[in-house]
Amino acid sequence: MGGVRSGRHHSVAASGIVRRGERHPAATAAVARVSVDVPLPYHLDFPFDYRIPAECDADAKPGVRVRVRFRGKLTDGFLLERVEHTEVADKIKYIERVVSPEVVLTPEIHGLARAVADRYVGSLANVLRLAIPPRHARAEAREAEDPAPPPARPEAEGWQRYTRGPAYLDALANGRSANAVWQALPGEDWPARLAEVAATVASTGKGVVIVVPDYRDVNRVFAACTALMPGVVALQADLGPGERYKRWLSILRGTARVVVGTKAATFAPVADPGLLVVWDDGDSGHAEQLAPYPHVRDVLVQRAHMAGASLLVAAFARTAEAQLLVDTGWAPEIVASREQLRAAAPRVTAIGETDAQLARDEAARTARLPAIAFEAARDALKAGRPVLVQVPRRGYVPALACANCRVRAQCRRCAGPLSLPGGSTDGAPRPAECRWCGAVEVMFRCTACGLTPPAGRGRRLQAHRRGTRPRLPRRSRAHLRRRRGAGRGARRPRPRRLHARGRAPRRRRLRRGAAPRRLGHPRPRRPRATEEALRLWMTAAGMVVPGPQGGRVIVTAESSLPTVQALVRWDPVWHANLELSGRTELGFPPAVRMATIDGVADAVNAVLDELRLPATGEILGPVPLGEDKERALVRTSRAEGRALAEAVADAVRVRTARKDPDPVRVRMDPLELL
DNA sequence: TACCTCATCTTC
DNA sequence: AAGATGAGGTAG
Repeated sequence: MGGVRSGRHHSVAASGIVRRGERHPAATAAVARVSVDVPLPYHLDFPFDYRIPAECDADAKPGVRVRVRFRGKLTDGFLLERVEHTEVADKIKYIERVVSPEVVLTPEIHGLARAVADRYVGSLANVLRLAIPPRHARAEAREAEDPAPPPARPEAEGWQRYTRGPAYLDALANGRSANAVWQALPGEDWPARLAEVAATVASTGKGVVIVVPDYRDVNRVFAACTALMPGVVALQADLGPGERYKRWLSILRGTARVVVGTKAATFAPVADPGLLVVWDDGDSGHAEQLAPYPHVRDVLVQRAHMAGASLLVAAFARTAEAQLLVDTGWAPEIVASREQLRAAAPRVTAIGETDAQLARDEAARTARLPAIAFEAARDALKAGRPVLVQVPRRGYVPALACANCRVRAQCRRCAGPLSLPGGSTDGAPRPAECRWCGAVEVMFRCTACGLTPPAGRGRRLQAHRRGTRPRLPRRSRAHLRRRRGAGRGARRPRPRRLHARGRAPRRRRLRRGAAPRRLGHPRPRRPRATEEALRLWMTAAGMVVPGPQGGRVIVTAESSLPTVQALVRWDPVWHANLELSGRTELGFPPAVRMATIDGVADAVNAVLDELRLPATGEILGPVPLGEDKERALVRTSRAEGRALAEAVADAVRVRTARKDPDPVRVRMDPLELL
């Protein structure tokens, strides 16, 4: 037994500086609370106490990286705070060393990371990993440069086209907090506008963070910003570790005051942040792929709130989430007047399946670029104007449904949607494929009704209209079949209606009372499909020169679809309202706060049994997720969102502390619910 | 009695 | 999660 412990002395001898037995604690506040950087089970997400040796006293400031022995192994960690006393005096160990005196975790980012971890039911260590890049010693050794002087307040003529634009800039120039949701006019030079806003705030001596979806946007906004002021830094994911850390340090050390970057920049430690910007918040690039999957917009909302900074949510289109910020009074909107819009909007033509031109044009059905669009493109090229062609994804076909009960057909491996690779729902028998994982399904068996529908004449699988009820009244089903027959073989463009026929499912009233009742199975939906389509269209059409002499936009989609109307009329606000009321009706985020809990049936049910939900809490499901996994949805009102996160966290903690075997995965307000 | 396996417990 | 400890079985 004693022999195992002797391993300690070996490592001390190896470090060769001070014999551990001779260490003594710092004179004051000798207890460090440390967040260790190891993947820990959820119930261990709290700081561990370490003794600070006297020789580390000066360097051991809150926010520095430290090296500690945890579970017998050397690991990295962040020193969160120093205190006098510890509750675990019998087990406490000494900090091995302070990695460097650089304070990399500022109080602001620490608080933000804690809040994000709580909101998304994740561990602090996981969030810190997103917030603070890995250390690069050479970059750290370089001397800090002097901070750039604040620029002069820039001219911002471009903002006069928007009704509250000038007032907004005045507010920022006077250092007032001013949140806003801004819809850029089509053709807007939005990087220049964002640069003007950033320089206005920088002129007051405050810091700015601008988060954009990808590196191309980083480059554009960076160029626009550097044209107006010094002290701008770009942070992309594709920088090497050394360069990345160097730039990040220039922000930390106050050399740079304006940060332009992709989602990693959300946590950039700018000194005294005055303005936080997210461009095109509907772009899926803003959703973090790593646990606990925070979303840039939501993190910036939180950060603005905590830091007293202003938030700007900007895009051509508008998301339901941004609409909610407007509706709740959190952020006033900045939009152009109708006249300004008329002058700026490009000519948009919609050609649907039922449009005469396309219906007659057999080739246009199969080609991905219909003839009329082709002609427009040829004319434009002849006139020396650029052409952008955006086409539906290659091989795009509707998802499939069980021919018996019409529930969406799921991949048995990953629960993704099944579709036919060839592009038609009849014709040569080709096996269905999963659109997510690519698995081939030869013997479809329905997850809902359990039947393998008869092969041969009756198809087992048929085109699925998203949002249709599992069982429709006979008349509706007959109607659907006719419609399917008519549209057979046609390639459907991206915008799809949420409800094919009939009334939208009524929103269930959020329950009041104690024990949550389990409701029926939630049906798979993609509430963001139309929003995503409009966003892509508007972002593309936003590049088109307006006016009669300008460019043309051809959309090969049914002109009666609300999404298409929103594009033709260029009315993102109307569409966002529509989208938000749809989600409100369904009881989906952002109208409510929702958590998904995935795992094997027993595990999911164990967590659900442990859940102590607040008054508005509801449990939906669980539903099968393929591979003997299940998913439950849990929702509460937005007001009780924090309580929901706490309740889920408690339930998961109980489970991991008990060492129950099967893991569960929790996601808060996921982008795609199925 | 030396040496396995499996379950349970702790992590500052 | 993963290493440490302990109970209990078993080959020899």
